[in-house]
Amino acid sequence: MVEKYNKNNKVSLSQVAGAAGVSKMTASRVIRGEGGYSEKTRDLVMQQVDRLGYLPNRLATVFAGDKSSTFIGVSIPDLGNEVFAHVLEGIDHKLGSFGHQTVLGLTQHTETAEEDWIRTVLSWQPAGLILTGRFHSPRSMEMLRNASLPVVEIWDLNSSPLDMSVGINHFDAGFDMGRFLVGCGYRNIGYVGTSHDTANAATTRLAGFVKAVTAGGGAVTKQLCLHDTAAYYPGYYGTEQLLTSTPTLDCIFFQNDAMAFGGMQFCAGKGLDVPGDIGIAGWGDLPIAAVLPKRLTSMHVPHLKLGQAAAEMMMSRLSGEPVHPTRDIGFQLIPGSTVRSQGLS
Amino acid sequence: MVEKYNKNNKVSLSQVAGAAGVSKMTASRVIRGEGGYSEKTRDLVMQQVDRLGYLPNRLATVFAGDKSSTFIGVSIPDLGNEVFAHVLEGIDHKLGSFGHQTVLGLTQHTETAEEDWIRTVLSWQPAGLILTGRFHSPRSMEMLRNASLPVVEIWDLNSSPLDMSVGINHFDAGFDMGRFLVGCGYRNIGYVGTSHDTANAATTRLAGFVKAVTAGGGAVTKQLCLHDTAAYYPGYYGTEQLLTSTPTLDCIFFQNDAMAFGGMQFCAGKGLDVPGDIGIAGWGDLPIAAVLPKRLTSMHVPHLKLGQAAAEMMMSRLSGEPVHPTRDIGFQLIPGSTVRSQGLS
DNA sequence: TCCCGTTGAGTTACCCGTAACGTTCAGCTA
DNA sequence: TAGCTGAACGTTACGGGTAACTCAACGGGA
Repeated sequence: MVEKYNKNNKVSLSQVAGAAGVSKMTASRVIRGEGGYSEKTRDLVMQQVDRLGYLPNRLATVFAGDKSSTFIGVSIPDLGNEVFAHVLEGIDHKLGSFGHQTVLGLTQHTETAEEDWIRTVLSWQPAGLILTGRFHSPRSMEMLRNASLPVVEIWDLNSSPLDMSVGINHFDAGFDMGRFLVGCGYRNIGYVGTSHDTANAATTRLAGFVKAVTAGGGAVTKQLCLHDTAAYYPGYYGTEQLLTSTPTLDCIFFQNDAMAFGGMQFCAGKGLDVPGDIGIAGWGDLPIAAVLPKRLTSMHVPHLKLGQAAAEMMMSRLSGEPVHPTRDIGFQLIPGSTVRSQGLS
Repeated sequence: MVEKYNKNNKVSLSQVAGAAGVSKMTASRVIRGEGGYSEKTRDLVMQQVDRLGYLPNRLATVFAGDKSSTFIGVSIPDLGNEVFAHVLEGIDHKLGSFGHQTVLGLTQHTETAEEDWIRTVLSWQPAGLILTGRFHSPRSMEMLRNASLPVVEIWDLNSSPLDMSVGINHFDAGFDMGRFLVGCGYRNIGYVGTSHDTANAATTRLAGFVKAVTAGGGAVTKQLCLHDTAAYYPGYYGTEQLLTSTPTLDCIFFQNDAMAFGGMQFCAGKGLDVPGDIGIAGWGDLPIAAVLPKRLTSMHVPHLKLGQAAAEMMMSRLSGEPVHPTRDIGFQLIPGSTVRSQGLS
């Protein structure tokens, strides 16, 4: 809490009322356009509003009316990952169009940072929270239950959410990719990811992936889990590590497209042909995947739509409409041309 | 404003006080750790805080103490542009470490969206605002003056800011790039950008660029201004448009690295050698620029540091420390290898 | 002319904390 | 043992706005 930069400089309702020669209540009614006043009175009040540059104090409104605010707390792991930037953009636009505001929290993929942020943001009486991921610390869970406000868990679809959830089933998405790569004839596959990404979604994905590969008679020979962000350069040096330790791999699955692109650059630098010498698959279908010389094999997830859906569920809940507590936003495999054609194995 | 999802479910200070058998004021003192109570009392109160899951209501605190909140409004043009995502990340981390919260506003590069957002966010009594860009609508300016709170304008260094400014001089940055490219022997240069990017910074950059090129005896023959986001694909098709209409260009300067990369992909697809047939220069030194097979010629701007500096200036101002109103965060030209070597012209 | 409904506008209480001030009482001094 | 002191705790008022109620004036119908 900080001393006001320039206190007493704010115009209050009673100042407006005083200047207009009416009571606070009348001024309030006029400003809210609630009716119950004459045109003459309205003009008097609005004239003073303009003259004094009155801006309503919404804190007081929330306070007075036992309402909740129009804040929606949104926790995002990090913005270095393009995926979450898009999700956040989708959320903020949709919330904005409903007159709500995003209070951001970057959690660095840690439950403790999320917990601290939840505690703080709850103390500001938000209308609801949108949280990335479905794993939260016990204390976070307790606070959320106590606060009993709408919560949307996004990204990783939670079939038994705290309140609501929207996202995709990462296990299934990983499984589909695994089955696809096995179908392309790959049997000796590597994985490069990070310990971030709200770790659990990527981990779940990997689990589904491994299951499908194994079931198809292949093996995920080597899994690399970097302590870094899921971006280009980690993809580059991760690939280097992977191929140095296990040069026999016939395919690499990356945590996302940015990393996959880094991996492709490493391969290109080493003179490895993709997909001739090694197959490459990414995840997320980021914009970059579409302008590469070869279409990157990836998994499309509608990020912007996911964010919008989360905001929509929140708004529906707040307006009292019935909301289905879970929504699967779906994914779509992009075969691309950075892996061998299916059936040519 | 929305009815509380589950009203009256919040534990208030007086409930805690009641349960602990002390007065509100005593409970308040204990919870703030302000002193003036016995250990016995403290234990009694804290026990009830834990039992009831009390969370202080900061709205009431702000209200009672005539303080401002710990909200900092942050307006960002869009998050599709990686640059601003990084800036935002820098801001939010730094603010968070000072116990402040980011209230996000995505303005879509329009002054009206910014104005609406300012009006709304001011009504929540923020402690300060961080705005991208130095151009604001007249009404925005008026509101900001009336509110008399700390404002940091970022990105485009404003030598006579509303209050404070941190960023770089885009004209100079553009000029340096222009001089560099002319020095490499390029005389017939094209530009691909968008009408976004808080339009004015990119425009200013371009102006400096054109000036340097012209001064060096070259010409910026064709300027393309797309109505799209400054991303890969617009860079790709923008280059296509540019080279179709003006195939004689010897170099292209892009609004940012993402667009430059799209342009390089187009050239690669057309069998144009970079820099043999055409030079390519980007802007921003985004992570991707470092993993390309050829180091992209670019201009490094410390985005994360810029965000952090903005947050730091805000915090200093709020704690009453003297703050220099402007801060040039600097830039650095990355020669790269997507242009001919200097002097070999 | 009287009564009553309608409209416009004022009054009061309250939301949840905190600042400022008031009260109580244990413990010490003279 | 009266008198004083200061720690511990209580009481009151307040901030900006709104809900709910009250009140006054006015106009129309019987």
